[in-house]
Amino acid sequence: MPELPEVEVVRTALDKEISGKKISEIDIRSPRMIRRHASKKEVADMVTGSKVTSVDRRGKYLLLRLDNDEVLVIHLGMSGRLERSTSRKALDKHTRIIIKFGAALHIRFIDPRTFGELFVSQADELEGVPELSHIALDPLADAFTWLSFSGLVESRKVKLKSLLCDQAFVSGLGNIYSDEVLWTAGLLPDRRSDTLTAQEMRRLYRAMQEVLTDAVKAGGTTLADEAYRNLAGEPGSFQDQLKAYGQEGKACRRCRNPIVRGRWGNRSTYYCERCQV
DNA sequence: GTTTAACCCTGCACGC
DNA sequence: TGCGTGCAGGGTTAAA
Repeated sequence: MPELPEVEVVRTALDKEISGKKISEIDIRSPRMIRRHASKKEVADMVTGSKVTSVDRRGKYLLLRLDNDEVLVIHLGMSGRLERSTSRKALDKHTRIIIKFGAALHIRFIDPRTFGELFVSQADELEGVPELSHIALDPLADAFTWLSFSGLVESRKVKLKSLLCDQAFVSGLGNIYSDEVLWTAGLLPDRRSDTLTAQEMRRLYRAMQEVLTDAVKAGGTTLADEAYRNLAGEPGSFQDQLKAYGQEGKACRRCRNPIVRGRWGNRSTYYCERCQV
């Protein structure tokens, strides 16, 4: 399930690979992936023949900016990945969309569960797009300061797990990294945000930046049953550094108490009952 | 304002 | 072996 670190790793590689190149064709094999649009032709007309000027990221969304002032937006959903390829390589059966830059460079959007999405928006209308309009500051951005963070935390009265996964509060975290951030900060997932001391809030802020930065450096997380790969098809290695997520029954690396698995809505959440408070 | 559950979808593990 | 069931989860939405 790609979260901020995985999307950032893909963004960096994609920017290097396709910036300055012209889209020769877009092959939409699964119309479900462009559900915001009426037809494949509508998407093709907006992007074909345009040059990519840069690749940005907004939360978990990739933004391919084009020289015709359109932006091609991609969300990888739960099981989606982008793969650098060519016209000669055999297709994965879950290849949903192929963005072609001539025969020698294809970017394939592969997504078994089809929770991913691709749509096109005019650059000046991007802020008003429902998927993007509510997305909060990026925790790795310079503007994400301690002051802005603490003010936001104090204004809410929700469980920390919900807060960290709320894209309108802070963008890019999902189930894996919210568990890792909470373990690192020593705070329980169901601890209420309005009960944190200044010191705990500071720990949470630091943990968020530390975990996400380390995960980007490690190339993201590739779990055994998950599809995440970088643009070259290689897995990340942050799964070797996970302290909480998926570690049920294993000794906590801080206090040796077994990590437990709880429920958060209809999802799992992993934590240490002893050293997270 | 907050919480909970359902929905979208497919592959896989498991039990019978 | 083959079938049915449950689970996994990001984001959105509706209901409580």
